[in-house]
Amino acid sequence: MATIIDVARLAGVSKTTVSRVINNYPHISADKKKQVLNAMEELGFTPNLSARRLRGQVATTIAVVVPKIVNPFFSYLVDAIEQVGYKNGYQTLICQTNEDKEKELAYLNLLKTKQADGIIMTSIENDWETIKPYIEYGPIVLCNEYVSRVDVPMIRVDQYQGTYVGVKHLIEQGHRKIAYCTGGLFTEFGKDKDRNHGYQRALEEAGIAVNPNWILVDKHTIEDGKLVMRQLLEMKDRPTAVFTGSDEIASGLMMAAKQAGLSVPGDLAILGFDDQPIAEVLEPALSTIRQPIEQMGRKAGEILLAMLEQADLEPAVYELPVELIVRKST
Amino acid sequence: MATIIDVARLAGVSKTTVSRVINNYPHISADKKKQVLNAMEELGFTPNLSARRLRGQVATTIAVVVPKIVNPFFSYLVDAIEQVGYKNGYQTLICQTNEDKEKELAYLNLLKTKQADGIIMTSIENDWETIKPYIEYGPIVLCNEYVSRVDVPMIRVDQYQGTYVGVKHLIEQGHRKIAYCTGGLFTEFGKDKDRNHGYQRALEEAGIAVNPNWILVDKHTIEDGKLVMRQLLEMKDRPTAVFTGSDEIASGLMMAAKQAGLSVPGDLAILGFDDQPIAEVLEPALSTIRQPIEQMGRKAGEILLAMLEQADLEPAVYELPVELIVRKST
DNA sequence: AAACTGATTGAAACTGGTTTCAAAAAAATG
DNA sequence: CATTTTTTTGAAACCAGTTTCAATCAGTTT
Repeated sequence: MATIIDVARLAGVSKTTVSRVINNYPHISADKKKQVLNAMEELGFTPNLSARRLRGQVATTIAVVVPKIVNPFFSYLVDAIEQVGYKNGYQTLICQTNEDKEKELAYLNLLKTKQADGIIMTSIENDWETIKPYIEYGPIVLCNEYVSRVDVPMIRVDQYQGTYVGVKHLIEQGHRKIAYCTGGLFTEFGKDKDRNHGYQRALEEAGIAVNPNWILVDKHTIEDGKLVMRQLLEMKDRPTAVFTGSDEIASGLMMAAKQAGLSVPGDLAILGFDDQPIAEVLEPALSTIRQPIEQMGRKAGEILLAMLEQADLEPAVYELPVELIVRKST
Repeated sequence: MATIIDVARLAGVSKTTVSRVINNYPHISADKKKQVLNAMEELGFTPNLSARRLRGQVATTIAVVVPKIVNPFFSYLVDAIEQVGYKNGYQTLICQTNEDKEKELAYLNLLKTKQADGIIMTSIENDWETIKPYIEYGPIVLCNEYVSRVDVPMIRVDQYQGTYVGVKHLIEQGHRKIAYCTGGLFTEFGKDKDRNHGYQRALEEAGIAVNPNWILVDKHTIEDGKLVMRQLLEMKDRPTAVFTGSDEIASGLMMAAKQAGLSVPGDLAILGFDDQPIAEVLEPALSTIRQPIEQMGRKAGEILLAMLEQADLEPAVYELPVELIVRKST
């Protein structure tokens, strides 16, 4: 690999001058600039980013922490973030935690060692108290997942509202026995708490008591959805509608329901969350709560880049709207 | 951030000794080792990877080039690769080309500047002649996509066989009018050529002439599938079966077919490719050619890592089996 | 013509690690 | 006990850039 010294030698200047050309500093004679450019071209020179980082403390890399990239919700999020990054000359490092606390911390260390300038977290495994100290090493933006304290910018949808609207819709369809089946365990705050809150509130307003048997948490995949359906089938007192935390769970639920001879929405109404491509493909098409995934990713990327330009940006909460999409499954 | 010098000072040794402890070199007194370890702990020291890279020429990073991460085929591939990488202490850099030649080259430059030790390419946008020179800078492994010359290891499935078996299956179901609808444009070699070849061969063996109207290329998404269906509907002479290059295209096709009142497989048989989760969810469940995505990713990761350990590994072709999964759509 | 200004340039220091080299100390050998 | 070998250690060089600082140079201003 050609180094800056090779270029300097070939161009007959010092490496300082070459560095100035690379970084587009003013006050360089057009003459020398051209020589340097030619030399760079001739040698196929690409500056070594490790060296730049070491001195300059700039990584031009952002890291995106996701639980699982195979989950379309997160792959769309990563997609949007990556686009913003690339447009601004940043590389995107994809960090998959697989819901492992250790792994999450390992990825946070990228900040410490300046391998990433900033991190966008789309999920949180550790306590916020564990993660918070890392903001000292570089900007962190939360996107999708959030916490109660505003130590960092958060891009989120109103999960409470989403769930509330969804459950209310089910109630309006005449359902009184509504199961609730979502991802995270109940936490003290954040996404899952708000969802839970929305569910409870909608029931409460309609004067419906919560049946704890119908609350199923820690469900994520299509497979989980199938399992949940089996659980529901075994109940003496079965719900007539299910609010799910993702279109995947809803898909599994629907498959298993149909297999068991139940009609959707006749015997069981199913409501998804996210509005992924799969929602439209299902038969019957899935009613769902649409999250503006792309917008969220883009916003998160933009905020992070803004923070990198301007370190003192005040952290704020950016709330994007959710929307109930009624199709055929409710 | 604490540096190695801070640690050395606190432990009362030279930074050389600290470095030796970090890298687990022999010949260090248990005594000093302990002091260093304590100091590292106390300062929360994490070595700066840029510095290590700069000197050591090791990035402990692998890059994965994909056309689009939102395509589940690629996200599963990335997932498998990332797992192998993480287990071996490597970070995974996700590089999305969006089918842009420039972007692909930008990502190949990661090798040149030692930001990545090696690259796994799951798609190829530029000519192989353009890409090939980069192997000088670090190992490249092709996974999924391939080229005719064996300059680098290739992990692939027998695309010819997959398509051949699939089309033959359709013929065995009594179809004589079989459309072919897949991703890449016809290239001189590689995946798409072999698929095309398998299609032609299967028809030929059954004494069926190819109808060029029924050959549709450059289709990738669900949306593309819907569009194709519209095209098919407008034809006077319509195919009775479609072989598709991905489960997404097949999904779009199926949706539009049902919307148009066609029964699947009665009026139109549809065969997918990949066997993604969506295949099982569709109604009727999609018959498809299963690719061992996870295996492919894992193998690609392992080969790349092996090449990093042992630079002189002879490039070879690793062919994994495809399998016809017959469900309800054919 | 002397003094001042700003543009242009390069030498040297610096980033935070690893590696080389040599020396000192300890252990093993004859 | 002298000699050899092996451990243990640190100083200094090195990786490839960026940044600081000072010097040179040309053009103005007095």
